[in-house]
Amino acid sequence: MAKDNEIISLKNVIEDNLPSISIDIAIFGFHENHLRILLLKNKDKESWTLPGGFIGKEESLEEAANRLLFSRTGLNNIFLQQFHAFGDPERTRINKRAELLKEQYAKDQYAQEFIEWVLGRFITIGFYALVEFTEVEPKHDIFTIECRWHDVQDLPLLVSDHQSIIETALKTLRQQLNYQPIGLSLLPHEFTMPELQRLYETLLGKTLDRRNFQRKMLSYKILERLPTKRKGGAYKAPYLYRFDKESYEEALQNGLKDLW
Amino acid sequence: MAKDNEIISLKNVIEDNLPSISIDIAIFGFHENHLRILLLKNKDKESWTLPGGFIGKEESLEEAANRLLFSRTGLNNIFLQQFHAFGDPERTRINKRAELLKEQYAKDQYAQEFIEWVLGRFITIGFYALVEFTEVEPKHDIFTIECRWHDVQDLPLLVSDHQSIIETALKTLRQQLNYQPIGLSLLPHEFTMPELQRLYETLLGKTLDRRNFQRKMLSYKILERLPTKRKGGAYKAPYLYRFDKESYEEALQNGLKDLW
DNA sequence: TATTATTGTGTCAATGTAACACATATTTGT
DNA sequence: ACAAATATGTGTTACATTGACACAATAATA
Repeated sequence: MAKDNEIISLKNVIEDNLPSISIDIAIFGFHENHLRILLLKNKDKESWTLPGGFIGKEESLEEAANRLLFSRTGLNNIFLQQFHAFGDPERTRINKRAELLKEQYAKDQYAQEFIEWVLGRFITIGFYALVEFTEVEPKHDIFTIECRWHDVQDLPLLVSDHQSIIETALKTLRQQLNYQPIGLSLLPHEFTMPELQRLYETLLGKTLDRRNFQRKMLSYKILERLPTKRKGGAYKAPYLYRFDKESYEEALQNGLKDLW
Repeated sequence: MAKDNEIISLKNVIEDNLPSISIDIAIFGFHENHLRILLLKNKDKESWTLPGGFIGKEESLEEAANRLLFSRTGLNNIFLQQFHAFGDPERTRINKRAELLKEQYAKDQYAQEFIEWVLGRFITIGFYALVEFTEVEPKHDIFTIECRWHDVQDLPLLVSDHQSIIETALKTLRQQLNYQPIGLSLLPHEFTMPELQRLYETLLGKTLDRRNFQRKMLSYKILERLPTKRKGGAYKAPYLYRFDKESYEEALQNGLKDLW
């Protein structure tokens, strides 16, 4: 690995970014009826980290978040929203973050300045993003060795307070189900009614009546039924639908009343 | 005024607080059927500022926000919640904030260091607080000359991006009406049904049917009707109610379904 | 070709909502 | 002191929405 280049990068990190503030992003995808989140594997090969980074000195929060989202997924123009600022003074001192970093750069004396900088107190702005699972090409960053999806029901060991950030993100996601285009962002362009229902059931953590669900979804007039059906699945072929993006966003202005 | 002490304070501000991050608080009260917000008058005697400040190096965001809220209102244990981080690089460079500060401290050469520090880029975490109007004793800080209530419908000239912070706070307040104890926090301990209705009408910006409003509010079982009535008002004396705090918070767990 | 699992559509009772009427209490005006 | 005025307390009704369920249609499966 190009260690020299990395150290140059580390020096730039300090010079180019705001101190004391970072961004972490909970990137959610939906696949095989499971809600997944994109995580980075640390160099200790044990613990994992949320995608994140720092804010350029002339960059807005949203610009920084979009840049970081792109560099992990290769995607642009994605649903991305900040949901909470995490500012406990102890937050970066827990779950062996310091030990991890020191070990990681033990051999590089030139990295000491960076270590000191990054081990100081940071307040992080939590964002959450909703992506179409199949479109993501996970890419890790220079601090990590792997980037892959994890079932939110079965999270690995996470550094710092990232576990708690994910929990807050999930809570926000559920709360905003009726106020943000969550179905539109997480599902592929075309999908079946049962697939949409599974998404809602997964997010809400409960089963819904198939017929009442369909009646309500259709009543919002945000779905367009296509003439095609999805064959090759299990038994009777379901119709395909897609969101009418305009009607969807319009309907969300007032919120979809009471989708369970 | 004790200018010497002030400069010592200014030096401490830099030493004691995190750089690049601040807190601003939209403190709302409800009085005479109007939603009000507490603002500070700048030394230019023209522009106004949101209550706010910086975060101590070992202080959490919530601790800092509570400390700042207390120092403007004299109140503790108040509903206080962060709602958004404002991070546009230009946000503190607009509405003559720099000119204002430089003018303000033009005569104090010792304040130059502080000016430089505070004119750098800041990301601010926006909080909103809900207080019982009559309990507040507004107190200004060392940067300002007055602290008083303003009708949110009739805001004065605000520095920086504070106008936009207030607008976002109001939007959040309306969205959270069914999910946070907003009535409980803004109204006095005992109140009448019409008073509660006015609060909702003001926040929602529309009139509600008196009889349907009462039926719905009572259906939540979060109100306790007192045997006393409020005499001396206009015509027939209305009953007094108070919130059953326990039931209220419990009901908010799932949200009050659809209060208009 | 019959079976089976899944989807499409419909029904009905129970519940919740919007719109409205009338009686009652207290202040107001004379 | 008394009638008028005005706001509050309570109730009714038509209508819309919801939850629970039944049955027919379709395509894979055996």
